[in-house]
Amino acid sequence: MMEQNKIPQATAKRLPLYYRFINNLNHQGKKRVSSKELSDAVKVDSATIRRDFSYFGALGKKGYGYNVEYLLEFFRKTLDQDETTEVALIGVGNLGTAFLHYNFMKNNNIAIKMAFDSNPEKVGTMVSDVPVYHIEELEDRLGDIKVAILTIPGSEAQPMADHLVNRGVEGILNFTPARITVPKHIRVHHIDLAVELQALVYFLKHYPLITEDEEEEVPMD
Amino acid sequence: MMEQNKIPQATAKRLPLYYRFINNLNHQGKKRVSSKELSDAVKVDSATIRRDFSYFGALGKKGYGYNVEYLLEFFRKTLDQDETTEVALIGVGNLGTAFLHYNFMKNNNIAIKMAFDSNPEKVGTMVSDVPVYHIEELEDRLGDIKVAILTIPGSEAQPMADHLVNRGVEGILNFTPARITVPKHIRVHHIDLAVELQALVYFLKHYPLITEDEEEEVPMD
DNA sequence: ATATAATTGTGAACTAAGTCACGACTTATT
DNA sequence: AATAAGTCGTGACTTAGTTCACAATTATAT
Ligand SMILES: NC(=O)c1ccc[n+]([C@@H]2O[C@H](COP(=O)([O-])OP(=O)(O)OC[C@H]3O[C@@H](n4cnc5c(N)ncnc54)[C@H](O)[C@@H]3O)[C@@H](O)[C@H]2O)c1
Ligand SMILES: NC(=O)c1ccc[n+]([C@@H]2O[C@H](COP(=O)([O-])OP(=O)(O)OC[C@H]3O[C@@H](n4cnc5c(N)ncnc54)[C@H](O)[C@@H]3O)[C@@H](O)[C@H]2O)c1
Repeated sequence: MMEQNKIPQATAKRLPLYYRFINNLNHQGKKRVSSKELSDAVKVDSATIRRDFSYFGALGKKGYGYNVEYLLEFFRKTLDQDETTEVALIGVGNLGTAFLHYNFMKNNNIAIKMAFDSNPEKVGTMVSDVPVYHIEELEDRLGDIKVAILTIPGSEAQPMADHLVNRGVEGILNFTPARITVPKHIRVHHIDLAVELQALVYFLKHYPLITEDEEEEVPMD
Repeated sequence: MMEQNKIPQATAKRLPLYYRFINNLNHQGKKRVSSKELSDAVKVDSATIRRDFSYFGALGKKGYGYNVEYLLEFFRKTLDQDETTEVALIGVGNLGTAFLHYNFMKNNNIAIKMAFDSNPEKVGTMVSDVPVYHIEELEDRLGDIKVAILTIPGSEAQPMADHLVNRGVEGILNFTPARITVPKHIRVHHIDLAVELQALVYFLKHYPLITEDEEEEVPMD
């Protein structure tokens, strides 16, 4: 823990993306890849990719590129893909159910281990092999799970966050519109889908049109 | 419609968030608000909020703060909250269905007007009053909708994006893991939920705990 | 009236992220 | 062996975003 303290956050956020694409390349049987090729695939400037990788040392070879297998192995370790991360989901509604149906194991080695809801009709069911418990069982059931996905109504978000933190949760992926307050050592990522949509609309209307003379990038082969 | 071209993207992305909270304040009957109060609510530094607002001119009064009603009215116009933005959703699966059930009108004045799927079992149904058409009807049905939400398998994303662009779509909210290539004048926002989750896990393990002597909050996005 | 407290708007400083461009090295070709 | 082409890693630079800190202004208390 904490060995590489100096990696920029922007870089850290791109690592899972790189990992997935390197994984794809490996499955395609590709042995080497250049920052330029990777750039075309993930739509990140090739210099940025080289810079990102360089924070971890010299992963590539000049004039050659990167060895796919080596890169994959390296990121697998760096992203802790060996041990499965267990996650709990709070709120088995529309969004929560969608997440429960999704297989985060495949590429990410993350497993939603259990879900909680306050609605008695949902409690006791299984959704894609994930058991749904009553929210009052949180204390007893949560175990040492450190990450929670929050898909409950916004009004419930703050008290639930407090509760989760008391129970030992250290990371929360918050899909509610509420901006929750937590102790400093707890990490919260907000994903506000309505804001994302509205921001897209705003950009469309106010940041228009680079004229379309210029050609497009080449998709990955 | 493109008056203020120089607003930083980071600022633009916060506008919908500000708008929602100002709206809340107004509903609570609050008449004035300071950047400090707003800061506590949305978890954005108060100087950043003042800076953001200042790009639009002097919206507040020194020693007083901001008039809630005025601010609300201003952002309502700035974010084009008068005219409803119509959106199409492509792929009525787990995630798509969750979105169809959500009311983006309430705070955002955005309406998912129609949905498309290739699965005959879904075609012809209504999900939360939104009609689901066959994807082959896209040509005929789409009309002048300019924004699409993409919730189809990753393998379909690129061809579908091409198709949408040909049909006049200018903004795509892409939930698939595929990074799509589009002409320069088309705006794509990627929301990659698996990456978000994995990034959260990575941060938890590698960016530990600011100690008590350090006062700053952990960044939240 | 006057003093005190609150609060904006912004120049300046700072921090973070992204890009350029080139030397060093690898591989392929002739 | 020599040459050409490809590619990394990184110092220097550029751009974007955030925060500090304070004069100017407004509101409130005495
Ligand atoms: N669905 C979307 O597309 C969408 C879009 C933007 C934002 N959101 C936000 O995501 C969150 C979830 O949205 P949704 O559409 O899934 O809502 P939903 O109403 O379908 O689901 C909420 C679930 O949480 C459960 N719940 C309520 N209080 C609880 C509590 N105290 N403890 C445990 N469970 C509780 C409910 O029983 C329900 O099953 C909301 O905050 C919503 O604003 C959703
Ligand atoms: N569900 C999640 O939690 C989650 C998490 C991360 C990423 N994603 C991504 O989001 C996307 C959607 O996920 P999902 O879980 O809703 O998948 P899903 O399989 O439930 O839904 C996909 C839908 O798209 C339809 N479809 C397939 N090809 C189509 C085409 N050519 N035209 C129109 N419709 C077509 C299918 O019939 C289906 O209804 C996927 O790319 C997935 O990788 C989902």
